[in-house]
Amino acid sequence: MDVRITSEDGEAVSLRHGLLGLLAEGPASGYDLARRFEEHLGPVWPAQHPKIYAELSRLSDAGMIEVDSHGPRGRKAYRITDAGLAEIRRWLTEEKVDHTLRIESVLRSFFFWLMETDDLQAHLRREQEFFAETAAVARGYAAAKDRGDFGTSEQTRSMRVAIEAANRIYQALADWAEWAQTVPPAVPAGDGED
Amino acid sequence: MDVRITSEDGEAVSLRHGLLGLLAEGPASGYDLARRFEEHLGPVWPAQHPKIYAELSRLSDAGMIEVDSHGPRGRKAYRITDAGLAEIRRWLTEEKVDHTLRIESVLRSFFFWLMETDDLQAHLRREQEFFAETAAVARGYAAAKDRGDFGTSEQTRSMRVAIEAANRIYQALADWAEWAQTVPPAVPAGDGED
DNA sequence: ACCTCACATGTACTTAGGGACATGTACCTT
DNA sequence: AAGGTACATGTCCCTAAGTACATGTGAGGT
Repeated sequence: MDVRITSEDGEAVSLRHGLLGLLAEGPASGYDLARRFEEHLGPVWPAQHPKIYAELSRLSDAGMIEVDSHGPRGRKAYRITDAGLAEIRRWLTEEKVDHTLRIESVLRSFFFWLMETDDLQAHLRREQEFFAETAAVARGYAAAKDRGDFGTSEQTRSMRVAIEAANRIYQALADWAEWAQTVPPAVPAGDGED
Repeated sequence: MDVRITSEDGEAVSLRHGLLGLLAEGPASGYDLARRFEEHLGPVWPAQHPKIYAELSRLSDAGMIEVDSHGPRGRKAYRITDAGLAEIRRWLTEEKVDHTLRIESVLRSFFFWLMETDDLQAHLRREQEFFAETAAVARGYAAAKDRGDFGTSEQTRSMRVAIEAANRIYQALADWAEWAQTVPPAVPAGDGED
């Protein structure tokens, strides 16, 4: 009897493990999890509520989680089981990391040569602004954590590490967008800088 | 008659535009495009050949591309049409950027508190090594470009910008993984650093 | 009493993504 | 002449993701 819930062979499927990980902190409903995904994991791992409810059913069927309590408006809180805890730990330590990135901003940059100079500069300014703002939000979270606003539990220490990643990535992208604005658009003659 | 090929409303679907962008540089076959995705766009936008061939059919049906030539082993090279060029330009300037990231390494970091200290340190060392190596590869490409190995066309200038993004992102992730190793695992008593 | 909003869960449908499978050809080496 | 490798294109099928739609409840304000 194989209780592993990775599709067929040993591949990733991280939403599933994201849910397990969040439930490892304590019981929560689909609604709670959808909000936590949106608020905290959203920037690095998007998930919509239909997918979350569907995954919760699957995890429940697989015995990884079970209903912990029924609340007010049909609310169903799930609790992680020992099997679920073992699975998230197995995933974290044994399953190899999928390093695939998927960054539309960078994909677009391959095709900047197709854009008018003015449009491109405007685009890069908007990008820089967006990334800088997002980095600032991350720094705000980091500062709040360092002030102790979220307590000092192990979970929030991990959260601090994740926030640091968001901060560094968005800052890197903001700096990149700024730098890109200084790259001259094209060399008119054989004579340019460099 | 609506020639726009975004699914229903005005949303992203970037593989399609990635193909259009590559074809804007000149005719290429599905096989060529699959390799270029793998080699160049792979790190920021993965695509497998079945998806590419399927998209080429759709783009062809939509009049965005057309068969340019037939080659040796059933090879079919496609050429971008004026409509296709207009579409990629429209996408670049009018369509708003999807800033969704999807970084499993960072998702995992939310759950580091579930890992044994030794496993976590080993994991972070591997992550640091991977990101540092990938950043080094990007730097190598950047240096080759700056030496003029790829010529000085507008396309390669855009490529240089994209490479710079890869370099900065991977370096940020490498630095992050290194930094994370210095974060003390847990506070045993109420007395720690911070 | 009514209204509105946040809470709460789900179904249905469509597209995107990715692995496995299938097929065949030109070229190059031995 | 045979065999291997890179070239080249595709189908099939299942899973993941994402949008729209549908439904209902409890709490708080007016």
